[in-house]
Amino acid sequence: MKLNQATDYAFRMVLYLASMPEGTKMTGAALAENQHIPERFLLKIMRSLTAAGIMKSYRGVDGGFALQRHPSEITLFDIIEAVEGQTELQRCLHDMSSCTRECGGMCAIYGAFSDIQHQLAERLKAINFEGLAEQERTFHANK
Amino acid sequence: MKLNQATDYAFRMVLYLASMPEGTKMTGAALAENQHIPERFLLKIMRSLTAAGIMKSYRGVDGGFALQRHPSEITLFDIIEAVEGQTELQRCLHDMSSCTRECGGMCAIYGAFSDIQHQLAERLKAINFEGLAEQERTFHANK
DNA sequence: CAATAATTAACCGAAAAAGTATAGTTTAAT
DNA sequence: ATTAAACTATACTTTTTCGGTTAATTATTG
Repeated sequence: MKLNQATDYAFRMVLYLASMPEGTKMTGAALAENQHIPERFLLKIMRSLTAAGIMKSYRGVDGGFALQRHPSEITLFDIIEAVEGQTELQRCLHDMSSCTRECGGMCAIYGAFSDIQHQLAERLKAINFEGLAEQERTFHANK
Repeated sequence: MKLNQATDYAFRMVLYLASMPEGTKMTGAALAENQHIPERFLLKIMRSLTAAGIMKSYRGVDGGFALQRHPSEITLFDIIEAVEGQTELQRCLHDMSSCTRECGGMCAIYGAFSDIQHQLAERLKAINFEGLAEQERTFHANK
């Protein structure tokens, strides 16, 4: 039931840029070093984030990455969806045919997880990176 | 972020016994056939459930498995914990040293997931198998 | 003792996760 | 135009987890 490592890296990447002045652009290498993420792997994750419209990439000399949207418009849910493809806990919520229990969807477990899943998604959508960056600042102020 | 197959099988196994008259005892083979679960794999999952005090096992002739507690005392959370060991979404919630972002726990992401995790756990603990079995019955009544 | 059924521990193949490599493209600056 | 700095695309390798199986063992009933 864990998120992958790539997703956690993506959280950090976005959080860091969200903590910088708006529009800050950084190279993959710099961000990787700063956040202790393997550089090539970071680049790979970046592709998912740019494809999802979360990051913007600049090629060539003086290229790098910047946030494509305002941090307040990027949620935890967005990142998970971009990196993992979907956010479901139970496989049958995502793909009914994955279940071998021939119940035709008349399943109390399915029902329970539909609810839980929905609430979880709402919670994840309620948390955006403007808020997270703000919190991060207060941590650093108290250090 | 998915639960694994074993956990889903465990849900079914417990739900089925919870739907039967209290104290019903069944062999692994019978339960496996009934719920379309590979038999040997079911047996393996059963060990986690018995170790967790959810199932009771009887060896030898006329042996089998039965629920060890009343269905109302078995929750979704219990099953996940028994089969997967822990229910955390973020690895750092379970093992702080798993994070390479040297922030000493002063992390907005960590904070956000602590909350979400806690709420998720509460939701999972709120759903027990007496209720699920009840729901299952109404499905069958309407069929 | 014989038959039955769970237990234990080891094992295995496949798939997914995590990370790396290589060969391009694009771009700014010289 | 060249060059060097950066991302892109694809493909590859390695490690871990998942899903499941085997085989020998132990416990129970009759």
